[in-house]
Amino acid sequence: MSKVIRNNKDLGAAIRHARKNKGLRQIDVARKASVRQALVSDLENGLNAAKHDTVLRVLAALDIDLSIVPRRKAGFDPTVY
Amino acid sequence: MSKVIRNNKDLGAAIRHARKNKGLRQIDVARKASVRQALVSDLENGLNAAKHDTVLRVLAALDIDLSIVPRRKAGFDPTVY
DNA sequence: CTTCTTTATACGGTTTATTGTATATTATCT
DNA sequence: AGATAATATACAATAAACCGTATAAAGAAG
Repeated sequence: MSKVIRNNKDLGAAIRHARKNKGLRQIDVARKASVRQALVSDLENGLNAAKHDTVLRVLAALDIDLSIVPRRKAGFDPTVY
Repeated sequence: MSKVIRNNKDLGAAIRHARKNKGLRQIDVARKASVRQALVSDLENGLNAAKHDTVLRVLAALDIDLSIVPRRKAGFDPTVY
C-alpha cells in the first residue's frame, strides 16, 4: 500500500484521506504536529507550498512515512506484466 | 526498492546518492529543477528546510517520486514474520 | 430552523527559504 | 606543484511560509 505524490493536490488528498480514516479533526492533527488548524486546512486543499519539514510533521502526526521510489512512467506500463 | 525519508539528512543522502548514481553534477540537477547549485548543495547536506515544492522539483530532476506509506515501527517487528 | 462542531478564509507581523552573484574550499587531473 | 572542475559558503534582497487571532462558512445533529 503506497501512493505517489507529485504535487500539492496529491499530498492534500492523501492527508485528508488518512486523517478521516483515523477519525481525527484538523485541530487534532494540527496540535500533534505543532501547527495551526488553518495550515492543515490549506495543506489538505493544496493551497500553499508548505515546507518539507512541515509536511513531514503533519504526516508523522498521521503515522505516515514519506519514501522515495524510482519514477515510473505514468499510466500503462507493459513491462510490469 | 524504496527508502523512507524522515528528516533532512535522509533526504540529502538520498538525493546525493541518486545524483551520483546518474553521473550528474549539482549544477545539472539545479538547472533541470530551476534552482541554484547552492540550493542543491544545501539540500544534499541537510542544511536547510526546503519547501515541499522545491524538494519535488529536485527529485523529479532525478527521476524520483515521493510516495507515502503507512508508518512502520523502526527496527525489529516480529509480526512481519 | 436553531445549535454546535468542524472547516475555510482573512490580515498583520515574524520568520525563513530562495535568489543572484561572488568567492572560498575541496577534489581531480596532468 | 599547478591548473581545472566541482562543491561549499557568504551576503543582501525578495518572496513566501507560518503564526496568532478572529471570523465566516459549511456540516451535522437536535
